[in-house]
Amino acid sequence: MPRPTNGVRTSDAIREAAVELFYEHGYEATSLREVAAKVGIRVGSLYNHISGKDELLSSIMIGIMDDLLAALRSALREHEDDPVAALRACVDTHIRFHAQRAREVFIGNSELRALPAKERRRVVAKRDQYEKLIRGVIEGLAEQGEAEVVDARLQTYAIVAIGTHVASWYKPRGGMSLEAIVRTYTEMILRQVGVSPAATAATAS
Amino acid sequence: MPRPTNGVRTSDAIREAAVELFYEHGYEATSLREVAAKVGIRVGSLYNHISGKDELLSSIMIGIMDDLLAALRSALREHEDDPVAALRACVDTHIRFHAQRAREVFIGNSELRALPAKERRRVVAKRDQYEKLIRGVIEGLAEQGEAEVVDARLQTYAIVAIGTHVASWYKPRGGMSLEAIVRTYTEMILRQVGVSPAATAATAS
DNA sequence: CCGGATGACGAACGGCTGCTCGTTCGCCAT
DNA sequence: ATGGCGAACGAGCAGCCGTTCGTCATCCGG
Repeated sequence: MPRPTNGVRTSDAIREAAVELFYEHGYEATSLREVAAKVGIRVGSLYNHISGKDELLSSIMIGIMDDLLAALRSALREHEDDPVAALRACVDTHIRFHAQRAREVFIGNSELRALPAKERRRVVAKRDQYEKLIRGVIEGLAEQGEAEVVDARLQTYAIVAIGTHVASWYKPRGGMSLEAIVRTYTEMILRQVGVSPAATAATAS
Repeated sequence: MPRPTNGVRTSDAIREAAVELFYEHGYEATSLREVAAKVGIRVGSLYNHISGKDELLSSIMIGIMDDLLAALRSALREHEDDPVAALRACVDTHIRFHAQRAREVFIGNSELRALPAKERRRVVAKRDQYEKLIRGVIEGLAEQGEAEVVDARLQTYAIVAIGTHVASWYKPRGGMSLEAIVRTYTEMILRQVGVSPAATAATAS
């Protein structure tokens, strides 16, 4: 049945099927035949939409990193003059994104090895940019004397690590609401950088 | 050349080669021929020492979880009556272990998917036990009024996540000493649970 | 109403996979 | 001295892998 005229475009369906399967079994353990089966076509037909298995992974990983960067940039733009609010926005955006797009983020974090060197460098560069943004906020907070930061790099890593971890266990219908998770972790991070409770309460909206 | 009489037993060499390769390329992307080549034997000879690829992964993962549990239990045994010192010991042991045995720990965290269901359940059970130990310490701290814990489960997750993350970037010859990393993260975690600086200083040895 | 573009099909490819097995050979206890 | 045993060998198996390609049904602009 050529030209299915389904509601969804085949290339999107392929991408979604790949995300699902890469998340569940890993990139190396997923065959293109499985991807094709999930879409409802044969393996040869995939090549009308993708140029190879590598490129399928690359596009997923680069896409998720671009979205992640865009989300953080957009969130920070609203709090350029308030460092505490900016850090709040960082943690909020970071955890929310990692929970809501857990599967893609998980792939982005775990399949770096499988990427060809050239694409890997691109993804790593984006990740470094992302971390640099968070670190900038933390350093700004320290410079203005609003926080006692022990080590900005390790502090950034802690935030990143918590997001990655959330992506590995959060389920929308799980016992804990996303709002509660975000609220708790935000408070924990603010304590960690030594923001006074007064400042915390003052900037809470 | 049978009976090589090298200093190392062949089974240990196989295990070490497998850890190296699983860490670098992932379990699925590593062939037994690569493992054998690293050991310096042919693929068929592997089967004199292992019963299959599955079992090779299982033994690595179960081994690392047993060691991790043992390390934490041993550390906690020395601080049964001092909750703050116990939490310090948790963070210290956790991060130190994750840095020093980064490759095995990384495999333990990332290759759960590849494990047969039965073995996977065993490993997950051990991980749950481990998290329960940490969580117990945190809850004890809260009960004694020595800390203001927002959420013991998320607090435990944060500690776990930081260790996992350290395992992914720590290099012994890197810019930051293990001692500094452990010291910084310990302080950050103590702040996070709201332990007063006085209590922190008092129990520092 | 027709001709080109689109995209699914299915067979085929070379290569690699985990694994098996009969064979050989040196070490060690007897 | 010799027999058994541990262990390496290497050929080979069936099966799956990513990828290619010629074929053909359908759709759409003219």
